[in-house]
Amino acid sequence: MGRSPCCDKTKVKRGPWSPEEDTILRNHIQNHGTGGNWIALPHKAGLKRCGKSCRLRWLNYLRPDIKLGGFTEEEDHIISSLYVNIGSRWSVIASHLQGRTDNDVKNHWNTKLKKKLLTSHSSTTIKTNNNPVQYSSSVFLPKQEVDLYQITSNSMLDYSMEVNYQQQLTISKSNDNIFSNSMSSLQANQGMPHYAYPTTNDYAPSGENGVDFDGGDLVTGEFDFGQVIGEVANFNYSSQLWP
DNA sequence: AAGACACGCAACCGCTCCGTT
DNA sequence: AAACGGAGCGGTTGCGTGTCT
Repeated sequence: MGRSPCCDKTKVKRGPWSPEEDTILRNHIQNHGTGGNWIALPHKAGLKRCGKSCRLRWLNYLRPDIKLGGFTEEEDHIISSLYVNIGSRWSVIASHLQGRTDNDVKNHWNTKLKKKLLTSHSSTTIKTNNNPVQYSSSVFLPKQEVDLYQITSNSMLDYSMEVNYQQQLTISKSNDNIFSNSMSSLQANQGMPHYAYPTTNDYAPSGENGVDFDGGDLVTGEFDFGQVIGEVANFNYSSQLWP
């Protein structure tokens, strides 16, 4: 049994806010504050809205310090840099941008920045056991994935030309088809030789190094290897954004 | 002109965190 | 220590609008 909902959804209004509702909420908060209780606020203010909805509306649109309008190049730069370093922690990223909200930043990333970066091209050096090879890519790498795959500060990914025994053990636990397909895709996309595989440095068993793999990784077979390697390849570019 | 499609954004959902009892 | 409940967060959805065919 799940937890009880925060309000009775049959008795509250949903959907877009009207100017009248905005005025009521704004006036109430400016006169009385939030009272530290969003759940009780709509009743006190005379709004037929869920407390969560009121909170969202105030924080994202009615707050007096909200910055409206498009994002500047500098803001894009900050968002990109932070995303690389901390991942999709939108509230943290938004806190670095005066007047921007997490929802704003998230939408901007999903609709504009991500595509912008997908269409930009860069390259990085991936170290193999033989000679360094240049691979190009265009995707981003959040910091947790940098940690996850233990990418070093010079953004080089260590490839082995063969899968070692430990890797085979780990891989055998995963969904073989998914892994195989991912590897084939990776090799094709990156122009890598068919015998190129990640070393154990590129992933870690569950719980190792403080990394918790509850899902979506190589071990469970849910891991999109081609994408992550693309991200790794672009990390060098991304890291340049961070002073 | 109109229908299809793409895009951007506001809002909701459901989960986790954390303070209180 | 455990249970509870509100706040906060990130992911996702749905709708309005613009653009293309």
